[in-house]
Amino acid sequence: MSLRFALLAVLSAEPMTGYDLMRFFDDSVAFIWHAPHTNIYPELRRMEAEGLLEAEELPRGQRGTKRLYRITEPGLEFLREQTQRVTEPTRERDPYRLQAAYFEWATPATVREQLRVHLEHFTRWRTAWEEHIEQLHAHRVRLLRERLDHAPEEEHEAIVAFKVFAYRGMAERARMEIEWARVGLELVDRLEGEGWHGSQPAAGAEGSRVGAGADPPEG
Amino acid sequence: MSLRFALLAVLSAEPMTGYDLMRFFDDSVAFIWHAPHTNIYPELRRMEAEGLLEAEELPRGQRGTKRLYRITEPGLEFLREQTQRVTEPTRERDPYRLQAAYFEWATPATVREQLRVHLEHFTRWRTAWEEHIEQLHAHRVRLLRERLDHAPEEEHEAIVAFKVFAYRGMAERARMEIEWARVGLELVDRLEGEGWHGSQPAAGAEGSRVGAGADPPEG
DNA sequence: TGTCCCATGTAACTCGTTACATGATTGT
DNA sequence: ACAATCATGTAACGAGTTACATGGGACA
Repeated sequence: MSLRFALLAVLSAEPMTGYDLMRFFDDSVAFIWHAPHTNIYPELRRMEAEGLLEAEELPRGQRGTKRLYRITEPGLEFLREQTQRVTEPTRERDPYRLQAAYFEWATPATVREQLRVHLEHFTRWRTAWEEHIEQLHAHRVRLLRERLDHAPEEEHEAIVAFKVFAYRGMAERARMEIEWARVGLELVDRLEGEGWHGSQPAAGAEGSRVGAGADPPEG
Repeated sequence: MSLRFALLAVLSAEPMTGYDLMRFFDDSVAFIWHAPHTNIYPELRRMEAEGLLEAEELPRGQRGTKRLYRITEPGLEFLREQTQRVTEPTRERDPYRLQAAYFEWATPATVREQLRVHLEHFTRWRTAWEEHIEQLHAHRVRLLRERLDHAPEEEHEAIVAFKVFAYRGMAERARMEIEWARVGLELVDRLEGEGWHGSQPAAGAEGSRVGAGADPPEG
């Protein structure tokens, strides 16, 4: 339901074509919810069939066409209903930590490289999220202005504040990931200094390190 | 691949039945990777078919049977290969922040309830993860001891350290989520004090608050 | 006899990823 | 002519959720 929610949320500010939405979700601007176009186009069709959207076929040049999607009253109803529903957090399923729990099977070089990639990824995104927060405060986000124009004055503060709150969460998450990766890099340095040599078979019996694994999602 | 990795990682310490694994991943002990039994049993069969596992059919009482799964050399190879592969972090897709970005459509009561649930969830799990870290340090985790027994002495420190590192990440993530929810609760208090009244229709034109949405995954 | 735990599955569905594909328009 | 960008899809697969289903063993 999240893609559906995200699409309707965008369209509630302004009608758009599938392509416009694709650039929102598929490109670098997918700040909170990424989705590829192959996901978006079919979902738009489904929502249209269910009456949450209506489409207007527009000409492009001589032969081309494009479809401009507009949210409907049932679509708005869906949005309100969805926002009003309290959902349980989902059970943990964390691929980064899962991999890290078994890092002793990798070489120090691989572990460093993985952590470096992690660090870079979240460093880049942290900047993006923090810049976006600035943009929100300054009302320099087009869709935000669009919304504010249609909302009563006394709601403006809440509208901006919740968006800032959400992006603040993204930025904090990034901060945590960056710190985690740094600790990991220090750990590798320390372990290597103390003689850990990664996946070099150094085991006793078979020579192929059967039991040299790690503890799993265990309690 | 993550479920496969997680299952093989557990089985690399000790042979287990599907039921044993289910309790690992389906129950409260699923600390890093949750999976229901309906996911686990078919995956075990597939891995067996692919030669990553071998199963031993054991009797249970008069008529019952159970299958004890044991990792094979190709299974170990898969684990090593997987750990040795550096993977790009995936693009963001954060349902909590997505919902929060549009909290102005909900009533203050709903927002509070959602944040309270969030807070409680991560408070509970944070405790679990931190307790698990203690258990790891004290070598009071059965599967960890199993592993250490089969690993050369000089790897023991790394094995424990990476597990602690992973669970520390889980705990830090929880800390961040708790803090985020607290900030959110304060925000609701403040906004309500200043006259935000949630989804009460207070709009100008149609009376059904068409444009009173929020900014999306935008750049 | 009943209840709880052990033990194992199938089926339908939703959600998301990757690969494959096509064609028009705009500007150089 | 060519490249970049606009614009839209299908198909196959992989991953995860929910519902449905079955039966044995241990113990009171």
